[in-house]
Order: sequence, then C-alpha cells, then structure tokens
Amino acid sequence: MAEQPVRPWTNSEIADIFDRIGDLVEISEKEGPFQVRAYHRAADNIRHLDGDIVRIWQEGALEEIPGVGKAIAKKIDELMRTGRLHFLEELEKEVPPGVLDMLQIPGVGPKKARLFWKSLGITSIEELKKAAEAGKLRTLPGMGAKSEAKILEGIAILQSLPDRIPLGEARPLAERMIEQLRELDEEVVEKISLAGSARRWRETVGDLDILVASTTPGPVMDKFSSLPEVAEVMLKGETKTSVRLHNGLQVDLRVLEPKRWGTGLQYFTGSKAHNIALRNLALDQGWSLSEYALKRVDTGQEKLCPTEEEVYETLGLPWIPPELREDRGEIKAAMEGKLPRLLKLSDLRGDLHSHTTWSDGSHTIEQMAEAARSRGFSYLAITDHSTGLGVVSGVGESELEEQRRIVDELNSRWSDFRLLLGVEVEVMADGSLALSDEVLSRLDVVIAAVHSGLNQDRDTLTGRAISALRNPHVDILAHPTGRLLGKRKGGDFDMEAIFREAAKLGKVIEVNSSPWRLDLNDVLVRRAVELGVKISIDSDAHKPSGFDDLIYGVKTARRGWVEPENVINTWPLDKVIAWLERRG
DNA sequence: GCCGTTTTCGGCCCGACTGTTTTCAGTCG
Repeated sequence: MAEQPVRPWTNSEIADIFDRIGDLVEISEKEGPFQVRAYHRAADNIRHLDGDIVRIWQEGALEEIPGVGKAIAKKIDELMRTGRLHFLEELEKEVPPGVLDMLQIPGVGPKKARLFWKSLGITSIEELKKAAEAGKLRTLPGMGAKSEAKILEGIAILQSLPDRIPLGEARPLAERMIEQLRELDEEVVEKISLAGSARRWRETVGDLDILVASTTPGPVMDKFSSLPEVAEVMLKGETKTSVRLHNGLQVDLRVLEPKRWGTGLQYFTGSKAHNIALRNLALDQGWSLSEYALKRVDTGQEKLCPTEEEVYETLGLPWIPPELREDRGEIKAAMEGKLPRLLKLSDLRGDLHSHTTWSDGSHTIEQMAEAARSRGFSYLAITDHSTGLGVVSGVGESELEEQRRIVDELNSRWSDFRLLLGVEVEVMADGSLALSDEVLSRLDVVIAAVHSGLNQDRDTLTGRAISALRNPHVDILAHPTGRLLGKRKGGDFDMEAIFREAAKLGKVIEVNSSPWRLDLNDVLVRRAVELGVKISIDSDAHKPSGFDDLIYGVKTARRGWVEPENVINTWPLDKVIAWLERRG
C-alpha cells in the first residue's frame, strides 16, 4: 500500500502554492529573478500535469516533472507528509497577506506591491485605494497622476471582474465579432482567426484573442473598437487593441503583417508553456523564434513564415493541432513522429445520450430522431432520466414500455437509421439503481448517472460509481464527476479507481459534450484512455440544437489525445449493437 | 531553483504597451 498524504492535495492546489511562493519571494526580495521564475515554472507544469501529483509523489517521481528539482520536490514532500510548508509560512510571516492581494489588481505586479508596502506602509487593497484617492501614490518614484488613476480603475475592475468563463459562452461572442470584422474589404482583412486558449478549446477562457493579417491596421482597429459588443476600449496601440465587452470579458485584437502570419498565429495561440518549449527547441537548432519570424542566432537572418505549418516544419516538426499545445509531451511526440491521429467530429456515427419530452427534454422522440438522422448519424439512443431524480419527472417501467412501442414504430420507417431505447438511470445515495434489473435488461443501452449527493465523502461517492458500473446491465457512466463549469465543482470521486474498474469490466465512460459539463475533462479522458477505458462522446441533447454541442466533446477528447478507436460511437451500428448485446 | 549529445557552472523566451522616463522599469501575455 502506497503511503497516503495527510490530505488529498490536488495538482492545482500545489500549483497555487508555488505561484504564491514565487510572488512572495519576489515581493520580499528573498531571492533573485531566476528563482522566482523557477517557482512559477514549476507551478505551471504541476497545474497542467497529466497525472495526479499525489500518485507521482507516491511513486517517488516528483523530480521527473519538468521544472521540479531537488528543492521543490522536497517542499512537495513536506506538504504531502505534514500538510504544511515551513518555507511558505516564513514568507507569509514576512509579507502581509493584503500585499499579496494587490497582485490581483490589473497593472499591479510584485514590484509595485512592494513599493506601496515599503514606502507607504500599505498592506491592503482598501488602504491602497485610500492612498490613491488622497494622491499619495503619485509621489512615489516611477509613479505619476496617470498611474495613480490606473490603479483606482484597476481596483474597480477587480471588484467587478468575472472569473474565467466557459468556452461555450465566450466562443459564440468571438465568432460574432469575427463575422463583423470579415465585412471589411479583403485587402484590409486578408486573414482572420481566433487565437489563444479559445483556439486551443480550453474549457474556460480568461480573455479572447483575435488575429488579423493586414497591411493597413488602422481601419481594422477602428472597426473592432466600435463593435456593438464593446463596452470600453482599454488600450489602443500600433498593432494591438484591447477592449472589454459588456459582460466583462476582455478581447485583444492583434494585427499582423500577412507574411508573418504563421509565426504570429503560432505565438498568440500558445499555450505559453508550449511556446517556451518550442522556443527552446528553436534555440537548440540556432533559431530565435518570435511572433515576427524565425531568426538565425548567428547571422541574424530572418526566415518569414506565412503559415503555421512552415514554423513547425522549419524546426523539423509536423504541424501540431492547437488542442495539443499545452506542453504535455506533444513536442516530443511530434519529434518522434508519434502525434496521435486525433478524433474528428466527422468520425462520430451516432450519439448514445439524449433526452425528450418524456423527461426534461423539449422535443419528442420523433423530432430528436429526425434531427439526428438529418445530421447524417446512423443511430441515436433515447435515454431519458429515470424516476428517482427529484427535480425531473422521469420514466419508470410503464413509460419505458410506451417508449418502446414508439421507438419500434419509428424504426420501421428507416433503413438508414436506428433508434436505440435506453435510460439515464439514477444512481441512488446508497449506490443502488432507481430501476430494477428486470426493467434495465429490456433496454438497448443503460447509462448510469450520479446527480445527487455529490458532496458525499470520497469513499462513498467512489463506491456508488463503482457499484453502478458493476451492475451487469449498465453500459456507460455519464458525466462522471458531476461538475458544472463556473457553478459547481465535481464530486470528490477517486477517478483513478473508477477508470480501473471500468477497464476491468469493459464498461464505457462518457465525455459529456455540454459546454457547461465537459465531463470527463481533457486531463481525465487522457488518463482513462491510457488505462484502456473506452469512451463515449455524447451530446446529452435536450433539444435538436443540443447536437451542436458535440464539437465541444470532440475538442475536449482531442485535448486528451483521444483517437477514433478509443470512442465507441465512432463504430458502425452493427458493432455498437453487438457490443451492447454482449451483456446478459 | 532548474538544467545540460558542447556544460555539474553559468546560463535562464521574447516583445508590446504604458507611464515615467531623456533611455528605462514594470506588467502582461
């Protein structure tokens, strides 16, 4: 039995601690700039780690994490064993907590925070606001009336700032803005693309980046600044304009020379970690890589790249899809010719999770079936909620019999499409299912889902999921963590144990495509597939347009390096039916 | 503090924008 930590640290908790240390070290001037960077680099890598930091610690493999050496590994070990970190506590004694809070203010970094603290004794955002209002900040070196006003503005923004918002909310806004910029002449807007985390299909975004290739930036910037979505123009330079939308979201527009489009798009797509790794690879080969060009370090000669493909090709790499650019091994895989053959939306031949008016959907079985069929799907599973979920009136034995008659009747109409009858059966608080085995055995497909009691402890929750998987009639575990982006953290399931059980039993785990779920997420789905678990990418559609969400599930799976053969609904109907019928 | 088919010591990604500066520091991505 591996040694247990005193508390189940998550990757992002550990990452936050090292970011905090980096900030504290910089504010206190305890160590130099390279140490500061080392802490933040380690934090970044831990945050985006593939595996669970606790497991890596148990395996004694901390120092295999890039950016983690002896000193940081020792600190993580202390956190695991004692739940505390002496080094951090010493730093926190030295720097008042309110000084650290100031870093959240846009435009205030560690240097300014230290300046306010040391020269004026300011130790909270509230005090900083008062000092700014009293005109005291402008007397400090490097400060003036303007920067003082900026601080006040920054505090106001901070107090009204939204967190990262779900991609499903941001992306439609971005697409609408891009559409409007396209209305400009082709000579003005030669190319336009979304960049940043939205192009990489991260599940949430902190801001949006839009890139335009143009030789005349002026008109593009002007149009952008005056779009109806824009609430405020924050800054406007030669090549960059930043605005804030009415919902608080920041959007940056950058204009690039068309002949430098490739390096620019590559650079602004990120991630930051991917770019740093790529630049280091470039340096190894004698190139300096920037958003403008690849430049020979020795001769200073520039190589311009009008396409992203040319950037990667110059470095001896195939083009890397944006979804993979997280510095999670994609550069090494590209060098070795081992990039995954990623799943595509067009690989999906059907959908195994959908709702109708029989539970909380808004359309009939027939309407949902016709919508799926008109999208070119060859099958759709109708899986309304079972009874047992308090907030939704669900289907029981008699309703399922009635649904069966409807499904049979509809199936007699088509030769190119098949409806499957299933259910999304509630996993009760004790791990039992809301419908009897006898009822479940008559269905084509059974999805089990935990909707309630998500705040139960880890063992209880994990036990519920595992006993559901062990029911011989259950085929798929739906939205396994139960999270809702921006609203609810998922339950504290031991996903590793659940994946191992699913792999052993040959059960399927869902990637739910609803942009507010994306559950499994990218990191978890990658781990599941690594362990040999089969995946189902489902829309969970409650209306015909719900099938549009499948792109979010596919992109999430791509971020998790998923290939088509890992996904059962890429299979043709015969194979899916054979697989479903293998159970008793 | 981390890291190494040139290195266990001596480096550490690159540039825009802003506000304060006559040449640069801080912040941000």
